[in-house]
Amino acid sequence: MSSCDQCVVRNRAICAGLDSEELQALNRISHHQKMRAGESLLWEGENTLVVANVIEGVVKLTVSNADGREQIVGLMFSSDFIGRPFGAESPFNATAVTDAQVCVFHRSSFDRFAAEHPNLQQKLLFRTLDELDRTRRWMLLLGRKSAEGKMASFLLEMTERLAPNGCISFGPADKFELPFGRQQIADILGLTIETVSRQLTRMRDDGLIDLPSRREIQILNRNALEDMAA
Amino acid sequence: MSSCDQCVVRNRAICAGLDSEELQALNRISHHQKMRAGESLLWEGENTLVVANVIEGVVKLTVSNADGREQIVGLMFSSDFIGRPFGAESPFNATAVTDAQVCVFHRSSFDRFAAEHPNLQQKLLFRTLDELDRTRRWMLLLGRKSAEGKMASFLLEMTERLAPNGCISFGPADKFELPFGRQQIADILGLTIETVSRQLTRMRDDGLIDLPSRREIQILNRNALEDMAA
DNA sequence: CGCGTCCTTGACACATATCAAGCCAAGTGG
DNA sequence: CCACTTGGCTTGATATGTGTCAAGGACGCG
Repeated sequence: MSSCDQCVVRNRAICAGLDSEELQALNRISHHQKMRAGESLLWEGENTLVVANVIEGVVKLTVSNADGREQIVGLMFSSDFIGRPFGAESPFNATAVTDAQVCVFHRSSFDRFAAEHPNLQQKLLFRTLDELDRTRRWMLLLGRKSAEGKMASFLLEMTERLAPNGCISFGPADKFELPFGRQQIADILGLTIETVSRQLTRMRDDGLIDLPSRREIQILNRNALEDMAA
Repeated sequence: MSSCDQCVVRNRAICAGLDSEELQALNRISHHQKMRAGESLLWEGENTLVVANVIEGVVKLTVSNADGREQIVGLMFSSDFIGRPFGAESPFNATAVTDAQVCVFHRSSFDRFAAEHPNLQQKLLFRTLDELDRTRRWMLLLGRKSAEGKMASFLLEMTERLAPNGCISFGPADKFELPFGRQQIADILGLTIETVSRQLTRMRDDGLIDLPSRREIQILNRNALEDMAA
C-alpha cells in the first residue's frame, strides 16, 4: 500500500499543496497501478470509471476514425493528470506508451472529493487550462504546417518534455531517447510512417540531427530546426 | 448600464446558478460592449487584460504561423466564455466574426472573484473540460480526415451550433446561414479557399446540399454527409 | 542462426495547393 | 437607370507534397 507522503510526484501533481488531512482522504480512494506498454486505462466512448495521475512513464490519449486511423490528442508524462472528471463518457482512449506507473482514483469518488475541495478543483482548473492551450497550439501544427515543419516542432517539443529523469529544471536536452516508435510519431503529427522516416533521414543527411539508434535523437543544429518549425 | 438580471444569457453562461449577491458583485466588475465584425478583443502573445461572455454573435479564436497563415482554434457562440483566466499571456487572438455583443470583465478582477467563489470556478472548470473535449475531436479532423470529410463534419457541426436564434433545444436545423466567408471556413478546416469552394460545389452537384446564396446552406441528404464525415 | 518486428527506401498515384482568370452580386457615382 | 468598381467566390490548368504500395534492410530475441 503506497502512501502519498512518499510519492515521487507529490509536489508536482494535483496533490501538491493539499494539507495532510486532505491528502489522507485522497490516499483512501487511490491506489497505485502498474501498466505494461500497450495496456489501456480508458476507452473512447466507454464509461470513465477512473481518473489517474501519471507517476512514471508515458501515456497517450487517442481518438480513432471509423476506418481505424488513429490520432494522438494528448501525451501525458510524469505528474500529469489523466481522465475526464465530471462526465460519464470518456472522449478518448488512454494507453501506456512505455511501461508506466499510475495513481488511480475511482471517478465517482474523485468527483465527489473534488466537489468538496475547491483547492483541488482549482488545481484541476489550472491544469485543464494549460492542457487546452497546448492542444490549441497543436491544432496550428496539424492544420497549417508541412511535414517538415511538423517534424521540427515535434523534436523541439520533445527536447523540452523529455529532459533527463523527467526533470524540467535542467532545460532542454540536445540528446534524448524517444519513448515512441515511428508509427506513433506519425499518429501524433497526422502523417504516415513513411513520411516520418523520410523527414528524419533527410534531417540527418542535412546535418541537423544525428540518429545514433532507432530511438535516440541528437539535435545538432537547433536554430535550423527552429526556423523549420516556423 | 446593463444589469445581469435582464441578460439574455443569464441562465446559460457561467453566471448561471450564482446567487443574487454574487451576481451583483459580478455586475460591478463587468460591462457590455459592442464589437463590429473584424474587431479584436485579445491578441496572441499580448497580455490578457480581459475575459468575456459572448452575448450575441460569433467570435473566433485564432493562432498564426510565422508566415501569416492562420488557424482557427475555437469558435465561440452565444453564452460561451472567452479568454484565458489565471495566465498573463493570451495564447490566441479573439476576433468578432459577425457584429457581436460581449460582457467584458477585467481579468485581474475576474481572477480574484473566481478564486473566492468556488461555485463560479467549478462552472469554469466544466466549461474548460467541455472545450477541451471539443478541441480534441477537432484534432482528429485536422490530422486524419480528407477535405471531403472535413467539409462534411463542418457542415454537420454547424447544423448543431447554429440552430435558429441560437437556441439549441430545437435540434439540428437543415437550413442555416453561415456566419463565415469561404476563407474562414478554410482557416477552420486547415484547407485553402479554393478547396473549400470545390468541395461545396461538388456536394451541390451530387445533390447532398443546396446553396441558395453564398452564405446559406441547406442540407438535403444528412445520412450521406454523416457517412462522408466518417 | 532464423524469425519477427520495426524501419528505410523507391516508384508511383493522387489529393490538395498554387497560380491565374473569370464570374457574380452588391454598391457607387454619373 | 446604367456603366463601373469592388470583393468574394468559382473554375480551370498545373505543380507538388504526401500517401500508397511494394520491396528490402537492420536490429533484437528466441
